[in-house]
Amino acid sequence: MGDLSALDAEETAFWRPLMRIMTALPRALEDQFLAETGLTITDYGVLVALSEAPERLLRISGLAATTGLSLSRISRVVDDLTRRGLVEKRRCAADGRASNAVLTEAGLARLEAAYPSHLARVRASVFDHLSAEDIRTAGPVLARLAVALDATPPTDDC
Amino acid sequence: MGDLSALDAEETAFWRPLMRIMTALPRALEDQFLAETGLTITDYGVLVALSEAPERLLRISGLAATTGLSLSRISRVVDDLTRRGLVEKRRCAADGRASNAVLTEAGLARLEAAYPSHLARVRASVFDHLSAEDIRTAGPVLARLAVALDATPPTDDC
DNA sequence: TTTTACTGGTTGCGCAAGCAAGCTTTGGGT
DNA sequence: ACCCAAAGCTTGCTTGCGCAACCAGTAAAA
Repeated sequence: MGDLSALDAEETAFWRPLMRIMTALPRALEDQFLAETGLTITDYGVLVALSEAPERLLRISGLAATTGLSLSRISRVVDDLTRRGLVEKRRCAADGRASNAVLTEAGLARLEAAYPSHLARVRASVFDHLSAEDIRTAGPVLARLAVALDATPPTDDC
Repeated sequence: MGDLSALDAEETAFWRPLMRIMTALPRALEDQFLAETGLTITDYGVLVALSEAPERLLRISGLAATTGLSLSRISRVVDDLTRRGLVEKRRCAADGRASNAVLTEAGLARLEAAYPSHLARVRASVFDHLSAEDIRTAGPVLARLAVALDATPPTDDC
């Protein structure tokens, strides 16, 4: 399970800001963006994931994996986006259990329309406060952490 | 409002992992910790904040500020912790509107009991995957970002 | 072929969190 | 002395989210 000694000064100086970012960033991003575009950050993430997929099509479970959300959440978000005409849900021909979500033209248009607003929020919240050097040095560290978190779920306990 | 050009490769390589961390880390931390200690990460944060305050006492609004949570959330969390005997709420003598939350002995004991579990989760989720070098280089960047996020709330729009 | 186990998704439910509107106490004006 | 604005919470309501239980289709065993 690793080392159980207390966090040292540098670890603390990494951990506390990270915690703070985790609570503060979502709020900083969400509100204005929703007001400006009618899309949740989550909605946006789903649309992005679809837009980048071949055929703009992805399995529901694939969406869950690429966005990092739970299956149940994705299921509901996709339902909602379907109701709003931004994605379409097609039962998979090859496997009757599975569904694919497809980005509609309206969805793509909406995504493109939202992009500037998203960009503005991200720059205002994050990149306007960091130097190129910051981004270059911290990026890989964040990437390692993200990969580890994705890989961890299979119980690491007992 | 800053630069509105699209994110470049390095910015993207910073941003996507960060998003991922924000969604995945809370879950990685929360569940086991709650099961092991009966405390939410939020509860824990409140207890920590109190334990570090002089007299182990903090205004409700001070707690909101130091934890980064909304006033309404803190209000309810403190109520809950009070009901559980881990903190005590005292109306402030000097100002009848204000309340102070004080960490009780039981609360301190609970906090100390929870510490090893918290430590284990944090190490397993985060530090076990990073080198000392990672932590040293990325820490300050995260700190800058956290500070900026705290400072931003006063409308940055229009 | 029928039963059994598994996989992919959906739904019921509960919890965390925030916003907005409320209440109470303060601290000025007048 | 009185009113009025603001400070400091609190409470009602809505929303995002995940888990656990569930249903439907598939694949494997008997």
